[in-house]
Amino acid sequence: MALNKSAVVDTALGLLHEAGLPGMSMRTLATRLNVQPSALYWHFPSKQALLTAVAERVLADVAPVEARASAADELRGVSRAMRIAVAGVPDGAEIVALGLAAGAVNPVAEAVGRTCARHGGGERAAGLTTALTAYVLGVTVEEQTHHNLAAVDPAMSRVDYDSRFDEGLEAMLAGMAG
Amino acid sequence: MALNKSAVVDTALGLLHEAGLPGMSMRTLATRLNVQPSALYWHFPSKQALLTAVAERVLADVAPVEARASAADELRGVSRAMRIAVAGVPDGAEIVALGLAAGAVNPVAEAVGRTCARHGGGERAAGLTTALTAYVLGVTVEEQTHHNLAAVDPAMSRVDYDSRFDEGLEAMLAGMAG
DNA sequence: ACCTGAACACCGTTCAAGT
DNA sequence: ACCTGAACACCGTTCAAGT
Repeated sequence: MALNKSAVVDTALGLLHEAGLPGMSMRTLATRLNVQPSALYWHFPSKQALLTAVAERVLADVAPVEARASAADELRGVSRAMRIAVAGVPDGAEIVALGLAAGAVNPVAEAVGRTCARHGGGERAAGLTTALTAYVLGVTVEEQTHHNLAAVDPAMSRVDYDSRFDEGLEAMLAGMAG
Repeated sequence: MALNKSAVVDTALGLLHEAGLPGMSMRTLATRLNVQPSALYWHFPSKQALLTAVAERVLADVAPVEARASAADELRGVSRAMRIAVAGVPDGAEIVALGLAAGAVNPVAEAVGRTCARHGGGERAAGLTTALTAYVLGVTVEEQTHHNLAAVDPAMSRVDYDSRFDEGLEAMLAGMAG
């Protein structure tokens, strides 16, 4: 049966979970799909386009956030939902950063928009979206880079990025939702 | 005369300004230094170690922030100083993110520490440092990725990251310094 | 101590040609 | 429409050998 974009993205995600971005070359991907590397270029114009499609799949997994009593609670919810989706796939932060730069729709933007509509302050939605998105990706890029380095050099000090993430998030939310 | 680390880092920065990270291969670097690629491995164990040294040089250029009347003013100052240093070199955000993950000292941490000492709230220094650092790198990684994509595909929409950065920063600072 | 020369094991991408 | 085969132009890294 013929290949299609969605099957390629599926296999790419599988490869990412097994070996991260360095293990996901066009060649390993083609091998896994029982196809020549050049076949992939009929479905995607470049590896970067393929990665953007992967990013969109990851972003589609960001859980929607239910309405809550305070704006801060909702903003904390979106941020954590995005972090969970992005941190769940190896090198996911780098891939999603690429996808957003390429123009993928940011689910945080819509969620923040709804929160501002519910709790007022709609004129701050853009700034809040930028702040939360960049924060989540910034922390998670560093975490996954650190993870990759530690895999090669076991002497590296470990860092608890989950609590670091929460600590930084609370510092941000302290006044944001006012 | 013999090569040394600092000359290699100088040349690497020059190459970055000319062609970004994709243009800075160990081979182009060696050619520019009139040396064989393998010669670089006497001075640095890997390209990643070299990039960490580049990151440290970039971070050393973060301008120190003078004392100001409010904590918010000082935090805005450090954030902007870091952004200027990092955005000043092509792909600088990605390189600095790698450097920090590898354990480079973060100048934001010291500056935030001094701000907290002056204006009180020392127990929040860690969260503030995480938030501001991840934010600056998150926005700037996206900006530089976007810039690289737009260079290849001129049809891409342009984004004003300077004002986006300021907008997000104000959203963060709104309550942080309270 | 510092570097060369040559190789190893890879990459992304293109493109004529096949079916 | 969808894919193969073969090539092009690169990578980072290693290591014996030179000086």
